[in-house]
Amino acid sequence: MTTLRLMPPRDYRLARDVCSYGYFLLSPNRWTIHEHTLTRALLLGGKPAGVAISQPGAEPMSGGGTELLCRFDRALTKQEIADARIQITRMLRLDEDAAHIRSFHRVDPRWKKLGRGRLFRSPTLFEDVLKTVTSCNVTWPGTVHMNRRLVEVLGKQSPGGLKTFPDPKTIADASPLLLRERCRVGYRDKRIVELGAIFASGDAAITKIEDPATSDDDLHEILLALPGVGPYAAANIMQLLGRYSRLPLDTESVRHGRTILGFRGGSKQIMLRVKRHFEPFGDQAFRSYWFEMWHHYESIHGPAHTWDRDATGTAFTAAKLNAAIKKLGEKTKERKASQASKRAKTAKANLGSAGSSA
DNA sequence: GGTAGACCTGGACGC
DNA sequence: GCGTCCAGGTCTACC
Repeated sequence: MTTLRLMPPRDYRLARDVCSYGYFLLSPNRWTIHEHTLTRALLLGGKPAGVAISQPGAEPMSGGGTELLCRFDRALTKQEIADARIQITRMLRLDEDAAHIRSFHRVDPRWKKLGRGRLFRSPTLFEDVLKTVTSCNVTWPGTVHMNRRLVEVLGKQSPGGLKTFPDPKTIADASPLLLRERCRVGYRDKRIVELGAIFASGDAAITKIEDPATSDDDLHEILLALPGVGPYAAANIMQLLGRYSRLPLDTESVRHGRTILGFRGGSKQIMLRVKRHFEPFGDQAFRSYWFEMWHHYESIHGPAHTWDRDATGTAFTAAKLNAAIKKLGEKTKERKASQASKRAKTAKANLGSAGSSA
């Protein structure tokens, strides 16, 4: 058994920074709400290894950033340790240091006190792309179910019994029928197989996606050319790559625009208004937008680090969210709408002074 | 360039 | 328990 110790940025809080984006609730990820531990399997050099990541002594939302303990369910080679380090760093966004987060807080100071800034993602780009595609045109429980089935049917099992997210080649070699019938991905079957083939082939476009030198516009075009990726998915994959200038606008954006920002009109009009509302946040627009929504979810369901994966699957349906929002009442809505307008103006002013360091 | 309709699945709801 | 309706973003055909 190997134990890897990682020193995260000094403001890092595992519970807060893992439970910051919905993917922490998707298989193979499992957050244990009592132990504050993230458990999953990683594919290291083609071989599965289970890992449990914890941060002993850390408070969920405050206190000093302490060492991360990564306990594997088998012994790792030197090369596998190096690979694990890369994947965990990507997943937890350990590469976004305290100065990086501060540059976001200068643009949107609302999240400074909570320290919000990092968004959980997957250990690989491929998993992020597939998770995004399985979140399109489906309600949240459907996304939860598809990811669970993909892992159960096509994942590789670690010595400790944990299964990995399927790798590109496994997906490329799978039949669309198997994906449809056993993983319940529906009409996405062929697109998912095509994505597997593109990633497995080492296509030049994939290299450009992760290249920081690729401009946001070029990246957006490359992503739109991927099967199953439209404007929403492209913008979402961009934020997962640390490009926060675009908003993945969907029905949640419309709900947020209507209920929190107090916008009126048809869905298209509201999406446009939400986009314009966050434009003053510039290349931090997504984080401002996301943490505003996330904060709202937490006001309904409690702190994200207390959400149970299985219960959340059914709690996050449109009907239940709408009911909960209604319950929260008009009062909050009016107060926040007025605050939101003030904030956008402040952000516009702050962006001028912080933009160069962001 | 813009728009309508098909694509699937699972939750919600009525009976 | 069963049938029906609805939510959800992308893709393709058509104007």
